[in-house]
Amino acid sequence: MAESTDRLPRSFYERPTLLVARELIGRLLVRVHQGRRLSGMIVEAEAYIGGGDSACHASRGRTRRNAVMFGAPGHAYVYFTYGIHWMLNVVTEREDFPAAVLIRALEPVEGVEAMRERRRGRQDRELTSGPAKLCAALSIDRALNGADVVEGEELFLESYRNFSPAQLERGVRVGIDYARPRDRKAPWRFWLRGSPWVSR
DNA sequence: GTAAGGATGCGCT
DNA sequence: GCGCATCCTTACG
Repeated sequence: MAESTDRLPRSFYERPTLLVARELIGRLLVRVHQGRRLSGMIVEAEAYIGGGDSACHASRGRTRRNAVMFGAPGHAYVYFTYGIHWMLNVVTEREDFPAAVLIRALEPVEGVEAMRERRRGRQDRELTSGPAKLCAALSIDRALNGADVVEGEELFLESYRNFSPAQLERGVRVGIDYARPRDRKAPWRFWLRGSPWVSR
């Protein structure tokens, strides 16, 4: 399969969030840390779309925490939760419309040794098969909140691989029991069919 | 100022 | 499968 190292342009993110979430599957997430590349192919992602989506952090308006989601597309929204975990999203759509895609799982590609180091004691399968696991493996935390993934040099995305619609699966989002039934049922999670790196 | 809860992961049963 | 870790953010007073 052909691979590409082209970085995704701003226009990739400035589109409907569901489209971006689906097309993020197969892209390479690259983290440059201590002078070396740590990367993984995105195999699972979820869309969080606007103030009307009760599962989206922006549903209760703009706060200091979620402000990045209200900004320009192509930026990282990194937040802390459960007292322990960091999560990575990429901001989508136009400025002032709060939406983002949560990166839920990666297939490790570059820097696997460094990931094992940071995830000591875990099986390879556990390196990046969850939104908080991948942040730990790639050394992603609040320092990267607001980072520009189009122009920046610490965190960015490359085209990498393309999959056909038949290779993708779609279903409900994970961990949003607090949301309204209608939003809980929305099939806004996408993943690569059969990938052992998908979460859960 | 204070309390409640979270877009999860881990370890133990 | 279940409980807990652990602290940031928010909401309310």
